Amino acid sequence: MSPQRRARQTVTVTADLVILTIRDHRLHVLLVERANEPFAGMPALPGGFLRGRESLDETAARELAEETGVDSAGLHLQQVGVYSHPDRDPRDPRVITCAYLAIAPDLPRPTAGSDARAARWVPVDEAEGTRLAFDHDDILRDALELARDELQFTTVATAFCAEEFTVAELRAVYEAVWGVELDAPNFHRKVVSADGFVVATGDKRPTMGGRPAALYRAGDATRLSPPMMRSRQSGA
Amino acid sequence: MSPQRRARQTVTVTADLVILTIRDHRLHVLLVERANEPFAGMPALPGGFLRGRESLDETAARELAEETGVDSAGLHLQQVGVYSHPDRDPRDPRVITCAYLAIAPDLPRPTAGSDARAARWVPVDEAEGTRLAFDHDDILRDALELARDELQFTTVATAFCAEEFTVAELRAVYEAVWGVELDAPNFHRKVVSADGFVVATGDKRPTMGGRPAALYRAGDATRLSPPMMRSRQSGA
DNA sequence: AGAATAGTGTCTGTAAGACAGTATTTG
DNA sequence: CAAATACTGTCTTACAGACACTATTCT
Repeated sequence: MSPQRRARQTVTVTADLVILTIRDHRLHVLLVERANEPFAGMPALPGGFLRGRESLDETAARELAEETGVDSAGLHLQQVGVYSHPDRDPRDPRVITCAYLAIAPDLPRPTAGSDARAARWVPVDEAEGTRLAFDHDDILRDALELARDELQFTTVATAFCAEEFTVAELRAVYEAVWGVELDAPNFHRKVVSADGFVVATGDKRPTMGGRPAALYRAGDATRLSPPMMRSRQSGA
Repeated sequence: MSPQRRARQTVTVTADLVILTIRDHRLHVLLVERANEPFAGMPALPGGFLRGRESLDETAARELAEETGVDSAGLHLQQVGVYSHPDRDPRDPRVITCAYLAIAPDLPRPTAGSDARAARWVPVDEAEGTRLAFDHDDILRDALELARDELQFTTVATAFCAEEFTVAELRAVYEAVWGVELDAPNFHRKVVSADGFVVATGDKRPTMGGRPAALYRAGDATRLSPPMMRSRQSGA
């Protein structure tokens, strides 16, 4: 089947994106409908081929900007892993992919995308039950596991929020991603006392019939220590 | 320079290995001397090209077995990330690599390797000060950071040990990888009480003029909860 | 005033870290 | 017995989690 068993394979490479956001208090992932073969018409993760002199990180950033309509500079983007099973894509030469996890605040335009492909936000629990093109089910599962872990140990949760946010909004991120309810008083204390997690702007935002909430910006820290919510640690 | 700016790149792919072990109470990494251009004569991480119908995980496992002379089934192997900067390798077509972290117990034969290349164990603090071929400095740094993190939150430390080991040996792993001294009594209590981390075999191993140590085997758990050593969490 | 939301105080249990002390071996 | 190593007990402090309570707004 393949040219020579011991030959160096030449392959093409894609970057596929698991773009997560929170809409209406639920975690959503951006899915597109494939326009071309293979898997035409099937839901899939957005992504595209490595071009010219790009690095894969640049490919991912470009695709992210195209899909979300937002300059990727602000958005969180990180590798999930490489998927290289020989049968994952029927095309020849072989296609391997590097999956990226992207975290976006609730974006102004719902889907957008310069592409003609229909892109839509899908609640993750619904997406997890859907058959996706290629091995995108695996990728989605791994990316979600990564995201849930990272929330514990890093400050990425702020990437789901707008530039300025309230503690309640940050708490809603954790609740949506983990699918749990957190104790508001304890969460508040923990977030504001964690060094470098959030920085108060001094402003306040009025709430619907309640005391106005203080506004915060993301702090310098990337690692959260101690981690958030000890009880949730045994996962997977 | 490159064919067409918007064309799909075809590339070749390698798997490079950061193989760590502990020798003489110090963390070591396996380095080879490059036989061919580019970077001939320079120290580098072991690795090789994706062949035939392999997945990259299989490429990495094959290379690991070749380099260590050990069937990779027993050894811990995990992706670190993809390195795809267009100038990381001068060859054409472009070469991108997927880096793997491998953790091995102190192996019977020091270096071995069916390859003709000179392979040797280098203490990591020495290797970190050495200029390596390609972007292998970056890869080594990232892999070490990953390894140090994983020790906190997972049970991989047992992968550094032989099949049966004492608590003191496991503690030596943490001390070598983290470069710290740990309190022996507290470490002991924590390890044996962490669910699924280690399982007592019932046997004992005599020590040099001391009470014999109980022997353990690695347990089922992969995640460590709560994590090891709260104080060490702020890293990077 | 009452509802709603933000934020603080306080108590309890659990676990981390320090370190004293006990157990079991060799010489 | 002394030295060496393994392991256990206990004390202190810190923090997670529960939840009562105060603060500030809107209607």
